[in-house]
Amino acid sequence: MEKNFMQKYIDQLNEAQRQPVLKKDGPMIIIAGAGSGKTRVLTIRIAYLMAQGIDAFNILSLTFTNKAAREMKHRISDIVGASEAKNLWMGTFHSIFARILRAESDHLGYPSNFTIYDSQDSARLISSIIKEMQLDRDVYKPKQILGRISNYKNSLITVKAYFNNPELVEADAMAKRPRLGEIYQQYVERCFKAGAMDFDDLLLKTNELLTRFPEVLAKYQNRFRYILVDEYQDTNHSQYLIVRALSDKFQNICVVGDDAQSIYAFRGANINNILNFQKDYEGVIMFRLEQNYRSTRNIVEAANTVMEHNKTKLDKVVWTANDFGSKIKIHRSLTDAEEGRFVASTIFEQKMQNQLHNGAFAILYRTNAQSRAMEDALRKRDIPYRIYGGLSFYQRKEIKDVLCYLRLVINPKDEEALVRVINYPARGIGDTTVEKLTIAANHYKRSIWEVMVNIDKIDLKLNTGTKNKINDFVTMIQSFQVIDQNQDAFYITDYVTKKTGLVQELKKDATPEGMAKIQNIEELLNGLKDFTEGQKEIDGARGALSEFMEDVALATDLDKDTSDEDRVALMTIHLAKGLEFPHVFVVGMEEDLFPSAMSMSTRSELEEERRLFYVALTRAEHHAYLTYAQSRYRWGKLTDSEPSRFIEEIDAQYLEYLTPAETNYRYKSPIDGDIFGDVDKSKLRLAKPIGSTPPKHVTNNQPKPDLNIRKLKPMTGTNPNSAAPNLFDNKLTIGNVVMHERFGKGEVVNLEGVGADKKAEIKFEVGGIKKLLLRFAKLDVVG
DNA sequence: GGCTCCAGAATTTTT
DNA sequence: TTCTGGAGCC
Repeated sequence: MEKNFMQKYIDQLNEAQRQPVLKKDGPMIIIAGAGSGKTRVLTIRIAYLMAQGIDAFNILSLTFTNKAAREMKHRISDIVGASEAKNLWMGTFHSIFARILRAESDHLGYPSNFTIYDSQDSARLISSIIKEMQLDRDVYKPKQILGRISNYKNSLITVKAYFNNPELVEADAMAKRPRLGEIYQQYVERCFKAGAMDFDDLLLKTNELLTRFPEVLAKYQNRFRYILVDEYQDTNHSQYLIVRALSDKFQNICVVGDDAQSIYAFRGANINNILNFQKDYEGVIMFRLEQNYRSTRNIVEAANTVMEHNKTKLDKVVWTANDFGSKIKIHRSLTDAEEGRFVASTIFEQKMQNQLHNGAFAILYRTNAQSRAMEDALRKRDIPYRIYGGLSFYQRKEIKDVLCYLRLVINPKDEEALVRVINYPARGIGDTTVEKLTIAANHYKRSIWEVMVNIDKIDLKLNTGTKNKINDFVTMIQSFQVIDQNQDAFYITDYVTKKTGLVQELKKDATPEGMAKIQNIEELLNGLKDFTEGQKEIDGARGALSEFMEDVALATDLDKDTSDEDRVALMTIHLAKGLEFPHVFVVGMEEDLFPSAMSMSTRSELEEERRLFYVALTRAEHHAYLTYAQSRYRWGKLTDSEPSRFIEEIDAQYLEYLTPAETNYRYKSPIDGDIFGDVDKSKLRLAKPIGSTPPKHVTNNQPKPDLNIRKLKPMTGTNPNSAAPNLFDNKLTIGNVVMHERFGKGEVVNLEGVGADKKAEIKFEVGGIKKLLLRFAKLDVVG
């Protein structure tokens, strides 16, 4: 391969993109704005490294999703050829280091075939530990506990470190969870005993491996002479340390990221990793990619105005030479169902008018629960769609059941897999027996499997029938293991689904859902067939089950190849990061939903929500729609909602209001109230046609809400802002009788302040005089 | 031990 | 609205 060969690719780059490609050695950071062609820079940079004689084997490239890795590898293959590209180490942190951990597992006392617990497994294990410790599930909520443990692990706080840190212990005690440390300890022990690592362990144990064994560190430092990290803004502390350690010797580290797209702080991503990169290495060169090739000028500039509301950010001006394009369209509807209908019919019309395909559209939302209304509407219009994320294919019950049998074949100590399938399909080993086995296992500090194998030698007060059933189960799994020695992944899986009775069990269920489950299992088998055949073409692989099981836990729906399908994409904004679509709908643009009520108690949380909105907006190439509903079903109940503050944070010149002016009610009308049986509230709340002008939060003649005040908004009470503007307008006067949700009836005795700071002193019948900020207080005038 | 029914919770985001 | 876990009955 000649260097000149690369020239045509390098010529395709603009000056800003070319510089980081041509810089071969040393630490460097590329700040890449949305749509600025960073993937292109990364791929060409890697290809160019190889063209300069760097062995693919010495290049490590870490991406955020497996899909991104695969696509990049593809593109590099196209440049340098598949045989050159195949030795590249390219993948997510989790998958790359899982691979390394398998190779080095003996250092840490793990089997090389360790299981990777997904979050479902982890949560179930935590849950059973809490139960065994007889703790109150309302205080020790499994998911919350898991979240804390995850945070500890990502900060490299091991159980030992936890107990050595009085502050942490005390903090949990203060939070009324004094036994959190014990749960943590139990959890870690049980995982280890089961030969299992959870997601966070993959990073934590890698750190342990690299710190405790200098020779291992040296080995990988020498191997990975060139390291590239994509989406660096989303790395957590644990990942940061791995990258630091590995790049320490050669310092050929290239990180790419965009602080404006940092959206994973909630799971430990540390934005400071990117902000402080220049302090971490000597002689860092910084490159900026600021020209956006993706979106229209209108979208790029609108997104910029959103980001101006954030304090924490790097200086960067994203610009584009593209056409202005059309304005961002805002649509308001009465309910979430109507919102769905609007989206579906707009897609329908656009397709007709402009000969577009389904794949040109994406519907993005804040929470997975929002997909339902969209699905219903799309189905009614016969528009094919595909939902990404949510419950992934591999997490569906019927698939997970099959996988758990397979996990047992690979690693029978895997406790979560064992308890899941030991009695499914029912074979007479019930809860009582499992409980006895668990107690014995904990007592002997062994796995349940080991207890079962030795069931005839231990007296567990089990009757002979039960013992036989246990022996049958053990024999069955062992027979699978024998077959696995000689057969490929497809064969053994097919065999397992039949022998265990799983398929027969599902066939009992003739409902459409039951049929769908069988189809899913068939889909799994088809996938395995492809996998097995693909593997057999690789040197040294025989398509064995263990090869397949290596990283199924890390596979997500995004990884599935769906290039042959033409469907509208539905996904959360988080999942959409890195993707682009010609037409994007961001739905549910409502306060408490987006920004989420869970994420606006601090400035930094709110700023992360805002970055998330920035990500959403910048996915769009040509058209962006922002829609919101005035009421929506949440938890099965109809809830009122307010337009998201993010809409008004976009400079109004970039927006176009679609909703007809004469029905432009900012608040729910009494008629709606009747429909929804919500008469009381709606009668008290003033229905107010805005008239032919756009809603006032757009015209900018109102004082801009002060975020510092607004972020203090109490979490309780609905629509804290809704009554306030009305009260300003209607000049709430002294002597008015008002209703407050919590304090009840009261009389206004004094007023002070203006605009957003306007306060009312109210004498309540119960509770006395209180001074309330009108923008917060949910007050209804009753007299 | 296994099955059915009912009450109560759940919804923030993911490798 | 949908899912889960527990209670109670067979």
